[in-house]
Amino acid sequence: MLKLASWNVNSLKIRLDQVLEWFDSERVDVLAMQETKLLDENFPMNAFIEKGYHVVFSGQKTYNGVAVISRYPLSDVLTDIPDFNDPQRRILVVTVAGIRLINLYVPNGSELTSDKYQYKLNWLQKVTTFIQQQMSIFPNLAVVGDFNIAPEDRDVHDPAEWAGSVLVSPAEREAFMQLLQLGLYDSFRNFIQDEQIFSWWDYRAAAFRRNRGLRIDHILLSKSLNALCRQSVIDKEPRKSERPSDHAPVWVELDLNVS
DNA sequence: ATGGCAATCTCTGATTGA
Repeated sequence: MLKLASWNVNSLKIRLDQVLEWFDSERVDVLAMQETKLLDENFPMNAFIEKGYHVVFSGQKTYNGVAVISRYPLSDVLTDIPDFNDPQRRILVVTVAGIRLINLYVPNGSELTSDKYQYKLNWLQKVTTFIQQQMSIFPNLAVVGDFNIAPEDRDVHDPAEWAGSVLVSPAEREAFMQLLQLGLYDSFRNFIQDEQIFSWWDYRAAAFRRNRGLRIDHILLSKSLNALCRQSVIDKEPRKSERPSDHAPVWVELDLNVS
């Protein structure tokens, strides 16, 4: 079994000890992180290397930043969408354990009238083309990360309250559907899940305690990998800890033998 | 309708997130 996870850590500097503790105690094999918010020169690579883990990262100051840590070697790294000039560090692509892993921190979009929303839609279009190209090369492919899209109303605690906002707009949901139409599967929906399961809760207004959340962190799997998916889980426990990230980690278990 | 909380770099308040 291979346990593959994704977590928006909202500053790896603040969350380093929590990440290490969770990675170890949950016996995660591969963890894709978003919002590390660290320049590469400040990335705490020794904290992972001294434990024997493999690590790659693509960071920037204050905002964004993505990384992957793994018990297995990481190779064939990409840090940009080809033919798309973007200074923001939002994608990290690696090959690990025979899987092409695409780690995304999709832009938030701010609000529907914002330039950032247009940037988000354009970014999604560019990354979709890239993923399509990667899928033609790598049958075992996973697209994971903070998508900043709640795909359906059941992924939103109060759809009426959220109507007209980013994360739930028709254009964003259409972009998400286009990823599925490439032949990717939303692994969470492979299984019967409880209702009102989310991966993000606002820090404000006791949103976590009231379970006022959204499911915006996803693990999408190609058909051959999805056939090996035995579990897809959102782990709320780290969100309960002191000084938590506002996102919960998500993980899948894949019935793969890795040497 | 608004603000609420957290992280960052410091323009010690403004900006961003979702």
